[in-house]
Amino acid sequence: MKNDLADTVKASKAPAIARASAILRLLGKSKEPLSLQAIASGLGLVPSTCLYVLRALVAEELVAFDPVTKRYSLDAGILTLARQFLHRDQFHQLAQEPLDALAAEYDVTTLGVQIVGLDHIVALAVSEGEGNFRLSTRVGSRFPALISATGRCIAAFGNHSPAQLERRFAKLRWDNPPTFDVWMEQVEQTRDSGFAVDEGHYMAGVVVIAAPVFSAAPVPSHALVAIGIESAIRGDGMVRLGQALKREASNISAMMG
Amino acid sequence: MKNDLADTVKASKAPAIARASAILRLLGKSKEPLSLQAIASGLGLVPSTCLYVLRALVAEELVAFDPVTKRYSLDAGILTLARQFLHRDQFHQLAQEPLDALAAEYDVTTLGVQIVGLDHIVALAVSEGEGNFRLSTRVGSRFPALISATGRCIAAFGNHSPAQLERRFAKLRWDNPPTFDVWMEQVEQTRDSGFAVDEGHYMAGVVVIAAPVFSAAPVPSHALVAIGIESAIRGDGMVRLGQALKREASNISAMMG
DNA sequence: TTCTTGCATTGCAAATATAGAATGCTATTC
DNA sequence: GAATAGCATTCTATATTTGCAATGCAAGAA
Repeated sequence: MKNDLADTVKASKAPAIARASAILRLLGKSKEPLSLQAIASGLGLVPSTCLYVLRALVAEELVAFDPVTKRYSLDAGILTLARQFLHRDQFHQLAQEPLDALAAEYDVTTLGVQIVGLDHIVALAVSEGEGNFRLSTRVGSRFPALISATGRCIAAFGNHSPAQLERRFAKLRWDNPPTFDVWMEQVEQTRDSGFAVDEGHYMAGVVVIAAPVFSAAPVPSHALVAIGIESAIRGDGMVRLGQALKREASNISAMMG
Repeated sequence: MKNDLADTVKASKAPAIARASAILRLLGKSKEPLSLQAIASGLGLVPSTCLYVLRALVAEELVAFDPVTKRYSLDAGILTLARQFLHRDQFHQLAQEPLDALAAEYDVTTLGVQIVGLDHIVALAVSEGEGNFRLSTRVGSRFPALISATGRCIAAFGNHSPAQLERRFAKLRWDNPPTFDVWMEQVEQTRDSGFAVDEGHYMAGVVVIAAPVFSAAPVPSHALVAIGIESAIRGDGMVRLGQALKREASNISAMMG
């Protein structure tokens, strides 16, 4: 972690930004506001440099500073930027309505995610059904890219080498991990059917279904996902839901070209 | 604008951050992705410097770069930070439930806002009633500090000099602007009653009510706000709603000490 | 009280990001 | 198909920021 940041800083011609970003992420992860020293030592930065970066971030209202405790935390400026991002994001616009409709019809939680390479996915849109047992997530949540149903979509359509996949696959944490071979078979199935299913592997008792969205590039940029407890998504409904996701996903793909 | 940024950059010991932040805001405001040149000239930056900053932001996933059009736009990294901020923010946690309850009971849109000095306020929590005519806002929206009912709260409890207030007041845009004297009288009333009302001044046909929240400091840090069309908030209901807001606001104040 | 300790903060020399010009690339026009 | 124009990108000298050490400050212990 320390070395990661040091490398990024060295490689860049604007290292203050890598430091600033690392600080923002650290503050985001931390339960409580942090002192200058905690931030500097946590990131392997020199306190004085860290102080200057923090002051700049405070001036920009991205970081809040409590002068009495001398602690730093994230501030509301971040929110305003995030809202502008969502407001402009085409996928978010296109996905929200179909996600709401599917969530209502099948009584599941649906989400639209953005795929960030092989690294992770980010939820851009969420819709929660009205059922008794809701599975809850928030816009902005991050997950590892290859986990669960979305992971099988990325593996199936992402044009990554098996070696790369296996390396990433090894790092995942599942409730009931499939072997790599079983998983690769499921990836193959996903390629055929056009949607992916995870039955209790990622989270025990939870079914996840996902269909890829393509925008211009030949590899998927986003995905539509449905999440429900096993009892809510039974055999036949699962296929119907998967096909509905696939249909909506290709609609969106067409509109994003 | 150009000079503002130039000054901030000069004054700071980490100028890249002021530039980065300006770029993020510019991208946020822009309807479409922007070219390097558009960004550089829009902010009065040298293209090469701007390029390095942008590359750093892209590496941090705060900015997306389309290699075919060579355009830059905000990316999802912002969202993840924003979610972490909301997740940690005490006011957001405390306010959401009462806001939902009030929105349902009075059939209005309610919001919890953070007060950023005399400059502006940011919506941290929003709850929309179920009525036919919803007034809609989003978390992260910004408004001028002194406008509408919240403005009267800030003026009443913020301990700002009348001169400061008048200077800021002069810059506001209302549908039906009150004179400064009338407004100051309403501010006085707000000090007495503990909540503020704006009847159609800010937006014609819309009533806004607000009550201040205090956390540790003697000046308000946040506020609870209700917004509804005039026909929905009649004379008596208006006072009841104001008092309900005031009650919830002081509850939250007590829990934020 | 005075001393100590653990920070935040500042001063200064050295490494480094910056500004501006030069170059290279792409797409558009003739 | 060639030429041009409008960019993005790279290069390089210099003004700046960075990193470290020294200082200042505040809180707690003796």
